[in-house]
Amino acid sequence: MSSKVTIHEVARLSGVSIKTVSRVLNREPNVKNDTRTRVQEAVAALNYRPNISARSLAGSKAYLIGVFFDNPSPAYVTDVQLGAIARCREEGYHLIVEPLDSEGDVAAQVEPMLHTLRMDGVILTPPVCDNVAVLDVLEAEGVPYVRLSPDQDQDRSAHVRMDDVRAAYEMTAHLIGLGHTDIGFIKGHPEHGASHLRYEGYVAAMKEHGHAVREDHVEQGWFSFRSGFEAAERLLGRPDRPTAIFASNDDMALGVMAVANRLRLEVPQSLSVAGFDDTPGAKVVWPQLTTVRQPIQAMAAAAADLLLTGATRAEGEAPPSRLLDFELVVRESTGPVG
Amino acid sequence: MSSKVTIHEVARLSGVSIKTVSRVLNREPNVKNDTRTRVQEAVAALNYRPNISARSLAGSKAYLIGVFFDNPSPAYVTDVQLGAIARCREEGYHLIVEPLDSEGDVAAQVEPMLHTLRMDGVILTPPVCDNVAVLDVLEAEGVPYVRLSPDQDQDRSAHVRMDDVRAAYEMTAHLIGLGHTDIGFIKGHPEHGASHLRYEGYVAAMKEHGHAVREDHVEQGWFSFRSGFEAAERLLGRPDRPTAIFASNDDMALGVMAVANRLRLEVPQSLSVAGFDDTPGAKVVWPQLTTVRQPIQAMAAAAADLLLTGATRAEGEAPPSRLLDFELVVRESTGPVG
DNA sequence: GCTCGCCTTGACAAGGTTGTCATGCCTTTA
DNA sequence: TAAAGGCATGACAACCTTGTCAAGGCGAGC
Repeated sequence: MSSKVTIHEVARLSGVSIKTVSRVLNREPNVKNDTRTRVQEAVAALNYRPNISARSLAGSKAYLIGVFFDNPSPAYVTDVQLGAIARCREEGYHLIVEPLDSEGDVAAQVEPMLHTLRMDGVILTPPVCDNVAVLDVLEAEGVPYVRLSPDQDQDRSAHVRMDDVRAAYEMTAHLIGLGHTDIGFIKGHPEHGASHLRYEGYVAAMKEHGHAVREDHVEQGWFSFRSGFEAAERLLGRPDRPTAIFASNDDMALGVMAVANRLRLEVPQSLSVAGFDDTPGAKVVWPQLTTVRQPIQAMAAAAADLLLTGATRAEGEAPPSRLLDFELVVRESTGPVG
Repeated sequence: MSSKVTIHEVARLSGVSIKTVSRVLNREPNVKNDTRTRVQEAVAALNYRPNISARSLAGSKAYLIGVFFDNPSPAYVTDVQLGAIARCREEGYHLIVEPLDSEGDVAAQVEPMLHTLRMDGVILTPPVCDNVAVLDVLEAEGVPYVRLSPDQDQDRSAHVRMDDVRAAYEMTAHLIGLGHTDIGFIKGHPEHGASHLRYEGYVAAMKEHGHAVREDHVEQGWFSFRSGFEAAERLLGRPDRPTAIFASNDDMALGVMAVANRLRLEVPQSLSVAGFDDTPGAKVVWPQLTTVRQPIQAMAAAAADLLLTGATRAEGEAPPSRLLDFELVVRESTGPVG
């Protein structure tokens, strides 16, 4: 029970009013330098920390940033949290996590949260970031929000994303550079915007390098291991099979590797395999997976930054956004055409 | 900006004092039934939600539960959050996540958190749950906490855990039931308590079924893919290699599978492989891994429950604890001895 | 030397809820 | 019938900070 030090005791010790202490705490102007120093010393001496409840009750800030997610991968969620926290800590903010049940009425889950706990801002991850009902509620409640990799209606709000098209383009170019011309592609879940963007990048690279996109070398997947497995069975079952397969995410690429393993196709000698996302699983296969790394922590930190600097509130013009660089991670699953 | 409905408006609409509204909200006794109903109707009509900052400032509860973690797997962290949230929501509590940097001075990171944001309780995951400095700070600040799968000094606090010994026993018995007698074992990180417990279960099952524990069939690992890989290379490199390998966690088991794959040993025809934890990776290999599933979400929910019901504060006697059931997940990586 | 205006500071209210204590009514007991 | 006690409710203070507004001090310009 060491706590219970209030602003009054700091004020008494430093010989000023509580208001001046408040000013120092909030880095407000109009405090003489030596007054400021005196207060800071008292704060340190008493190990004083402002009470966040009193602060948010009296002022406008709650010192809380929310992260809403529903169901993307654990690795993604944790990275988002780590990235957001890193930035929030600098300003004394805390992170509140709110998993949403996308089966139910998501908006109805969000509304009470915002009502009770007045958050200063919310970070939305896919797929919640494209749930219009949630966006409506946030706007109705006047809570600023930033979307991570939004798919729909990007101009609606501040957002942070990565250039999926260019990443897929470069991965395809990497395979072409290794001598592959017949490159199979496994699309992702058709309702995820990233699916289309990645496919677009693949097509652009193929065309630009003068290779045809063969329809029978493009399969529909659903971002799951199983869908990748089945797509690979179809792709590799035919006599004129591709020499490389680029799957729209790692889980599906791992499905491809499993099929290759069953068919006794050596990777990468007989088949190159590329994924997307750099999930933990990418390093837990043999050979390790060539893939694209999204800078998820950096993206989340950027989102927190937009929130903390109030960059979301600009009216009239296009909402602020950040575009971050990806990283091509070349491991052992891709090699020269054999 | 739809909010701003306060307790006063509810009081006015239902014709009682704000104190009575407060009583209804907090399920306090001594309110006539029809008064209670009238208030509840007003609450519903106005869509009123108590302001959490004001509540925690005035009262003793903050309606916040913290989850401290440093570095276990993302899948584990997310499951803990989901489990804890599920229970917290029932009581209107929110979850605050605080990743800790275990490289730095962890206690110094924890102290300010508790000071500013007065949490009602904290859930500690391994390995933070065994950091004595953190426990000291929590106790000094008077914040109740529950540890998940603590390793050291279990009597120090409330905790929730799973029976690792029995789980390892049953997995070993499962292999023995398939006809295996030469069962290799890969130990986990020697500083994790679970390592010893799992080994203990393995030894007990072997002895009880009349099989010798051959020292050259037991290897030291570190819970990592690589350490499992290397241990498997040693185990499978010798002429009298075991017919089954039980690794203390999934990552190491995946390392074993990779070696088997390289040596062209069919799993499970020529080698059975068992893991522990049921991480996502267990389903992303071919064949899928037989393993033990920890009921992580249920454990976290139990921890939250201990916190919310105040079961942690009992003085004098042993702190409350819960022991949850594991689940043996038999997939395709284990089979009859060939 | 005086006025004006900026810088610095403080007194006080406000923010929405819970805790304490007092009050009045109704029921039980002697 | 009177006293005692329990139940239902309300008035008001308290929680700790920030926002508003007023006031004092001091230097610059005339």
